[in-house]
Amino acid sequence: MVVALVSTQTPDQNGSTNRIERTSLHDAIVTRLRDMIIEGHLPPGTRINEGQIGTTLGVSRTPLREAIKYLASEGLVDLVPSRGAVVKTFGAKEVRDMIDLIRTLEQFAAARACEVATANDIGAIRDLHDQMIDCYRTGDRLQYYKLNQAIHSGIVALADNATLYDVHSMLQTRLKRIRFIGHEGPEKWANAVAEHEEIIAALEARDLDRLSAVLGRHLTMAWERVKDSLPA
Amino acid sequence: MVVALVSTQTPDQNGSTNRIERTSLHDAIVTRLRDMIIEGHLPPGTRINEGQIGTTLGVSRTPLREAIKYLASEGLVDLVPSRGAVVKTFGAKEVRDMIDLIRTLEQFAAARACEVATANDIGAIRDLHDQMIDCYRTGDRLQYYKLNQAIHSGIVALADNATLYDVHSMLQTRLKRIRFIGHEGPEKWANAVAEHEEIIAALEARDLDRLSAVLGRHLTMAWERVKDSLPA
DNA sequence: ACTCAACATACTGCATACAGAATTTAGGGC
DNA sequence: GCCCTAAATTCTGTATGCAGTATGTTGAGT
Repeated sequence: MVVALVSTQTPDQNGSTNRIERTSLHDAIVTRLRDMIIEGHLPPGTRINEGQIGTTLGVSRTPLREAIKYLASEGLVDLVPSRGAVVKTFGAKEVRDMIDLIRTLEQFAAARACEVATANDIGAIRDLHDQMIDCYRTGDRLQYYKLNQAIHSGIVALADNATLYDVHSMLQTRLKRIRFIGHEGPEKWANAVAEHEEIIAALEARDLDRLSAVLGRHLTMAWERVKDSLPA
Repeated sequence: MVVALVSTQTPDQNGSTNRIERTSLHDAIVTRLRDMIIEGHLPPGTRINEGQIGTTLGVSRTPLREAIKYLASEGLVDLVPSRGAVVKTFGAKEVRDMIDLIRTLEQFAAARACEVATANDIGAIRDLHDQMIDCYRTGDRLQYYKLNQAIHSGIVALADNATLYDVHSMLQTRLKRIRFIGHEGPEKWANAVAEHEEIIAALEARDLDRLSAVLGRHLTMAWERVKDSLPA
């Protein structure tokens, strides 16, 4: 089986390779805006000023507004009638709820993955894990973080359920902003790495019970790491 | 606890009751378009002609396009560069995957509901159920169908997890179109009613194992009912 | 009759323009 | 000095217009 690591929102996963790179402006704006929110350039509660953002991005308000509507459906901004869009604020309970949901999704994905994943698929995850360990050793936090997410996404992708993958990605995206805050200290980081080691081992053994348990623990720890740095 | 039956996308659930009904055009168009897709007026694979739809709805292309982007993020349409939006086609596997995911979500919701729901909350579900039974007796299929959905949404709402509720609603919406197709015969209908009876009983007893099992069976049956009327 | 090319048409993508609501600011009364 | 009111400004919501791309059609060539 070939794992589809791309979301259904980027549909030409196997399009002819010589296709002209036709980056639609829509996607570009959506990505930029999302990044601005995730990276905190647009803090929670901020009203999005279409004129200002539009000029900084160098586009007119029309495609910008379309992108905002897209992000509204994604749950990153709220649409307030006659007052535009405001960056959504996540309180402690909402973050906790999202993590609970992610746990459910990952455990479901793990169950399917243990059934349908090929040795190759699992090997690919192992590769990501090994790279991540390297980053841990060298202290490259950013790259570590990205590989970390890729591994979780990869496990979900193993379940071969596109909708599951999309929903999981959406939730992961919403939490990116939060996780940026949670600067864990070295001891917690070491714990996280140990958990990841166990995740990979359980996956390679296709030991669903162990995999499910450690995934659950891993997400509980993620909650512990961020919960104190949250507003309400 | 007060069950929030509204999605976060309609934020003023407890706003002052004398608030002017300010139906934003955006929401109106989104709802209309969604209904047109669900009810089959825009069959899967159809290209959405902005000019035509715009004139029929009596609005200009600008807010219409914004609504289309919103639905694209919801997963009801695909965005094809330079060719606009096409109504998404769901094959058999995708529908099956979605039902698998809904099962996972409902079982998770059930677990939380058994913990946190009040007797009142459960009583409200029971009321919906009784109404639904009436519709079954009188043969009112449409109302039966609506109450059926309301019960499932209600159980998810009991879990008191807004994100969970939103995701579940989104998936339920995507499948509405499919379920319209699946005209079950009287014997299957009777089975579905019996399952619902058991769901309510298990919920009132807060018997998670039984509730989880019957919810799972219920969704498997839902799949059996629709699977033969699907394209690929 | 079929194929391919050039043209005509239709539609999307984006920018601009205008109307109305919301917010800010200035001014007057207490 | 503070608060309330009213003008002014800013910003959103919607329509329209224009350019570029895709699609459909016609006609010539084989």
